[in-house]
Amino acid sequence: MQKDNSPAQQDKNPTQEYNNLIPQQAGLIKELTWRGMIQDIMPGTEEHLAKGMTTGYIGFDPTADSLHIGSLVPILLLVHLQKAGHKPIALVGGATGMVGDPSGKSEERNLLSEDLLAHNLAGVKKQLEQYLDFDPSRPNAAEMANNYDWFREMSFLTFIRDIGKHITVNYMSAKDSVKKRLEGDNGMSFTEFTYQLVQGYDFYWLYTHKNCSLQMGGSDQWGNITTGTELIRRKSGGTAFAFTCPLITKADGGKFGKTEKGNIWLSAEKTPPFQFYQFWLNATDADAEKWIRIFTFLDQPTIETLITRHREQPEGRHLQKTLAREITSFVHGEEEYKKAVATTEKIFADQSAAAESLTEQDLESMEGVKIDYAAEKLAAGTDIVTFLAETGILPSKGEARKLVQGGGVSINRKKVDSLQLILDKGILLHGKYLMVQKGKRNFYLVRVI
RNA sequence: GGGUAGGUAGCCAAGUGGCCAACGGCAACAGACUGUAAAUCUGUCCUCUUCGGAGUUCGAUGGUUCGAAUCCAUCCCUGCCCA
Repeated sequence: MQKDNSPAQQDKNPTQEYNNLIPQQAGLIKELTWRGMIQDIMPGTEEHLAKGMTTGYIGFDPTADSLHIGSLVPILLLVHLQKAGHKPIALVGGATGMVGDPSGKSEERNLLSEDLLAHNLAGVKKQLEQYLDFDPSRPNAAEMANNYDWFREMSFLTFIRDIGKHITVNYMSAKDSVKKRLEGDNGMSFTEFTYQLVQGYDFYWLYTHKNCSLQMGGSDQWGNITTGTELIRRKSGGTAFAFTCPLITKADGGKFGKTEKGNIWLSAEKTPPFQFYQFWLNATDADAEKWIRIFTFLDQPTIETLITRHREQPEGRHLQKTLAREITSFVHGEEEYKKAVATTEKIFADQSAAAESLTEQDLESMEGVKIDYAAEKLAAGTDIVTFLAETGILPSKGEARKLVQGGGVSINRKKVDSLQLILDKGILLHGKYLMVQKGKRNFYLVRVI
C-alpha cells in the first residue's frame, strides 16, 4: 500500500508517453474509436483524413471565464487531431455566446452581458492556448478564431438573405434540440432557434476562408454541426466532415464534473490543483476504466494492463492514481501535480496517526487547502460553530451546527462531539495550525495569523 | 385579441380553507460499512435557534376569513388552440 502510494515513481514520465504515441493522420479515427471518444461520425470522414493534413475545429462557448472539465474532452480531441498531424482550430464563440445554444437546455437561456462576454472570452482563450501548439513553424500549427470577427460586420438582412435562404425551417425544426423544445412546456425564442444557423455559418466561413473541412464537438452538438455541413453543401457544393464524442457520464448517473464544491474548473484559481487531483482520484472504478482512455494519452496496451491490474487489486486504486496523475499534469503541469500528491499523502496516507505527528514543514507545504484566520479571535476563544462559519468552511452557523451534530467535523483528526467546543491557542499544532476535516474527504488547513 | 391549461422549495411533483414548513421522488451533504470506490442502511436537506421554539415561504399585489399554497380581484409570466 505504502509503496504504491507514490504514483510519481510508479511509471515513466508522462510527457514521454505522450510523445511516443503519435498516430498517423489516417489513424486518428481508429485511435479515438478504441478510446471510446467517437459517438457520431459522418460517412467518409476517415477516408477524408487519410488523404492528408486536414483542418478541423471545435467551438467553445464563453459561458464562464474559465473552462471546466466538461470542456476537456473537446480540448483533447483537438490535441489528438494535432498529434495526428492535422491542423486544429479552437474557435471561441464571441458571437454564438451572445445568442445562447439551446442544445441540452430545456429552458430559454439568459443572455450574457457584453462586458461579461468579453471577460469570459479572454479567459477561455488564454486557457485554450495552453493546450495546443501554436508554434507557427509547424505546418499544422494550431489557430485561434473568434466567430465575432465575421459576425460583427454582418447585417441582419445579409444573414437572412445569404444564409437563411439555404436552410429550411423544416430542416431546422427536425433537429432534436429544437424538436424537444417545440414539444416541451417552455417554448423557444427565435433567438435560440437561429443558433444552429449561426453556428452553421461558422463552419461555412472556416470552410471557405481556412480550408477547414472537419468539425468536432460533444454529441449534443451533432445537430448544430450537421446544419453546418448542410450549409456548406447547399451554398458552395462542398463536402465537409464531422464527428462527435459522447458526453461524459458517471456510472451512477450523476452529473460529471460536479462536486459539493461545485464545478471542477481548469483554472488553478477556481479549482486548486489539489482539488482537481482529488476529483480524479475519487473516480469510481467503473468511471475510471472509461475515463482513463478518454482523458489520458496512454496507449492501449498500457491502459489494458492497468485495468487488469486494477481488477485484480482494486484497493490499490492504480487506475485512479494514474488517471489523476496524467490529467493533472496535463492541465496544471508536473510541478503542481507533485505538490498535489505530496499534500494527498500527508493528509490521507496514515489517517490514524495523530495530527501532532505532522511536522511544521508538512503542514506548511500542504497546497490548495489553506485558510487564514485572525489570531485575535482565537486568543479570546471561539466556539466551534462560529469558527466553521467564519472560516468559510461551512456557509452558515446553522449548517455548521448540523454537520457537527451529525458527526461530520473533525479538528486535528479528532471528531468534534460537542457544539460547545471552544477553540483556543492550546489546540493549535506548532502554535499556528489547525487541521479541519469536513466529512471524510474535505480537508482544510487553517493557519492562524 | 379570444379561448384554455398552468406558475409550489436546487429539480420533478403532490396538496385545492385549519391536521402545511407543505406527501413522494431525484439530486446534494453527513454517518456506518469500505479501498478517499460502488452498492446498502441511517440522518440532514427554507432561515435562525438557549433545541422548547421563532421567523419568512407556495408568480406579484391587494382582499374575504378567527384562519389561505388553497377562495375572490387585479396584474405579471409560460404552454397549447383559435384569430
